[in-house]
Amino acid sequence: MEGDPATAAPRTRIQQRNMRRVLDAALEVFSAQGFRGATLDQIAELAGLSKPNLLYYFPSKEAIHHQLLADLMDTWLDPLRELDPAGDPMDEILGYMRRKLEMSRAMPRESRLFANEILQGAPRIGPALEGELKRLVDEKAGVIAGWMEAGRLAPMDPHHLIFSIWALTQHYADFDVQVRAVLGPGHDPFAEAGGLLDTLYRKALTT
Amino acid sequence: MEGDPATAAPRTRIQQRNMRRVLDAALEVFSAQGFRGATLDQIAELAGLSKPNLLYYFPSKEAIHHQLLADLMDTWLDPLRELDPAGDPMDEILGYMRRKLEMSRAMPRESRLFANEILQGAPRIGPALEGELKRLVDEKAGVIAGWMEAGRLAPMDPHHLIFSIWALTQHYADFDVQVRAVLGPGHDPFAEAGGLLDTLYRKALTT
DNA sequence: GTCTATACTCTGATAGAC
DNA sequence: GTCTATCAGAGTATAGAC
Repeated sequence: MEGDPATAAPRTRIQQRNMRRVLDAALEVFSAQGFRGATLDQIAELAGLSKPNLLYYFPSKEAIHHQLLADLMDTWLDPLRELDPAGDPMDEILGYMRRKLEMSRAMPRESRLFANEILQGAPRIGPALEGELKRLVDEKAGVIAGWMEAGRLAPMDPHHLIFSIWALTQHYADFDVQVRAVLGPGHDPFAEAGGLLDTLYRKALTT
Repeated sequence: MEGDPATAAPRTRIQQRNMRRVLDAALEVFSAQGFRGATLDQIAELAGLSKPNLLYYFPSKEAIHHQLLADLMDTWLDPLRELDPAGDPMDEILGYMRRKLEMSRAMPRESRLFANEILQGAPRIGPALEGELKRLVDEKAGVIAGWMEAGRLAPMDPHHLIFSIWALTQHYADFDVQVRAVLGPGHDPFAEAGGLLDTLYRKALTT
C-alpha cells in the first residue's frame, strides 16, 4: 500500500505531476481512437514516460480509462444540475443550453471520450446512465414539465427537450471535423451555433 | 483476375451471398467496436466463414471497411438530395428532417459506423467531406437561404440549420443506449422524437 | 473455393537491474 | 521510481493441402 500510487492518493509532487500527465495523454488518445484503438505505447510517448513506468502509476489500460470516465461523469452533469427550479423558465433552459455548448467548446476531448463509450454500447458506464444520470434527468424534466403545465413554456416532452440540447451541443464537439470540412475556413462553429440555438429554443419554447 | 472477387464483380451466387454476408457482419462489428476494436475473428464468425475464407473475398480488413463506407456515402445523402427547390419550404425542411430521422431508425448501424469514422477524425472519409458532402450542403443551403430571403421561412444560418437536423436525428441512433437508459422501458424514442422535432422546427421556421 | 497450419507483428503486462 | 529486456497472447495475413 505504501508505494502504490494506483490505490492510494499520490503524496509526492512528482507522482501528482506524472499521474496528471498520464491522464491527460490518455484522454487525448482514448478520445481520438476509442478504447481498443488506443495503445499504451501512444499514451506513454505522449506522457513522456516509458511504458513500464506508466504501468507503475496505473495497474492496467482499463484502469486509466475507468479513471477518466469516473472523473468526467463528475463534471459532465454540472450544467444540468445548475438548472434552477426557482429561476425564470426561459432563462434557465437557454442558460443550460449555453453552459452545455460552452462545455463542448472547452472540453471536446471529454465529449468524444463519452461519445465513444456510448457508441459502443456503454459497456463500462451503463449502470451510471440508468442510475445517476436517469435520476437527475427525471428530476429536471419534472421541473420543466411543471413550467409547461403552468403555461410558462410551450408544452413538449421534457425528456426529449433535454436530449435535443445534448444532441445539438455535443454535435459540435463530436463531429467537429465534419462541421469544419463543410463550412470551410474562416468560421467559428461554436459562436455561430450559439446564435442559432438561442433563436431556435427561444421560438420553440415561447407559448 | 478471373477468380478474384475483390477486384471484379462477383459472378456466382455463392460469391454474391458470401460477400453480402461478410459486409453485413462487418457492419455489425465495425459499428459497435470501431475500426481497431473490430477483429477479423468476430467478423468471420458472424459471417459464418473461416478467417482465411473471409480474406479470400476481401484482401484486408481495411478493404472491408472501405467498402462499407463507400456504399454508405452513396445512400447517406439521399434524404438531402431529395430536398426540392420547387417545393413548399416548410414541407421540404420538415420532410428532410423526417427522412433523416427515419434513416436513423432504419439504419442505426450505418449511422454508428459513420459516427465512429468522424469521431476519430475522418481518417478515411475526410476528402469526401470536403468534396462531395460540402458541395451538396452548399447547394441546398443556397436553396434554403433563397427561401429565407423571400420571406418564406424565418431567417437563420442555413448551414447550421442543416447541422442541427443531422445532430438531432443521428443522436437517436448513435446515443440509442443512453436515450433508452434514461427513458426506461415502455418508450418508442424515434416516434417521440418525431413529434418533438416536428413542433420544434415548425415553430422555429415560421416567420 | 475452402480449410488447416502457421508466419509475423503488435500490444498489454511483468521481471529484475539500477 | 525508473529503465531495459522480455514474455504471452491476440491479431492480420499468407502458404499450401484438398
